[in-house]
Amino acid sequence: MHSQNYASLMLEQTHVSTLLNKRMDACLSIHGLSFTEFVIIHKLYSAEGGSLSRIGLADSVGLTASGVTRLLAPMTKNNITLKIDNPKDARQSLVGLTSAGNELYKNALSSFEHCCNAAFSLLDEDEILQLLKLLNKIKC
Amino acid sequence: MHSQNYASLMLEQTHVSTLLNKRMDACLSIHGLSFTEFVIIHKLYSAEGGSLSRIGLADSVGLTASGVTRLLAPMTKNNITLKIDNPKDARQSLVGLTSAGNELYKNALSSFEHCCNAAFSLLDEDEILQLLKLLNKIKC
DNA sequence: GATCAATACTTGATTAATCAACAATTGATC
DNA sequence: GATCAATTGTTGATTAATCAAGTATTGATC
Repeated sequence: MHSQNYASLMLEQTHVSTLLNKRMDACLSIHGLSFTEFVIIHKLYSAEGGSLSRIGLADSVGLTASGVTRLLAPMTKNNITLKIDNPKDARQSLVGLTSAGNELYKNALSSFEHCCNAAFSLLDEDEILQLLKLLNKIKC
Repeated sequence: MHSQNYASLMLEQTHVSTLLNKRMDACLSIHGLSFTEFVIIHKLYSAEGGSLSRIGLADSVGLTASGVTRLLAPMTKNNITLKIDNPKDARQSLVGLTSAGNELYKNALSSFEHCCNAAFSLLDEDEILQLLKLLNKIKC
């Protein structure tokens, strides 16, 4: 009976998400980062101990292991991320930020926050919290 | 001061969106459609007069003209969409659904609605409306 | 201690989308 | 009516991601 609403919600959601993604890509491009790359370094920066396994990273970002491998290759070459072998398990290697990566993150974060502020400027603080709560509820 | 909230909202939003997209793709795959293709035929079905220009379609879906060309090529070959020359403007051609496309849409819509219901099942009707309102506000 | 399933990746092939450059057509201006 | 900018596409080259298959390593079982 309310299928209509659920469906339009989904369509609306994708539309908004597409727009937001483009805005974020545009805003982060001055740092030479795509939005996905920013999310990667954000997760690394915020991680307990400053590093994550590639699988852990993939899960937390919503990519496949393969996607992570491909994204990290150029970032590691550019000295933003680094690979740390795990002595207890030779299969696994941890990924962390270099100090250049840390710097980059802090600069990019500032742009990112400005961009988010602009993107959500029409929502007041109450609405932001509402939206956060609703999004979290969907994930469960 | 509230930058933090805006930024986490953005990150949360992407995460949810990624998850939802995958669910939709999975649910529509039994009809041989990707979520994007479904959105295309949805827009065509809902369009005034049952047809749209390629540019109009691109805008409404959030793709580029090029993306639309590439998506429609196989769909037209598979007799789902069709191309209607515009006698008043030879640059433009309109895109519409074939009757097979109409059938496909109706079937796929049913799956789509089920999938949306499931995806948003943890939200009550009030929350759905709230969320719709908030998303619309972001787009402005 | 050998075997075997499971885990953590990496790599080749493919797909979906982009952008930049192009072609065709239109409509406004001189 | 010629010219020229703007509009509507299409196409070749590239990018970001996927999946399926392969490799290396681990840990459990016999």
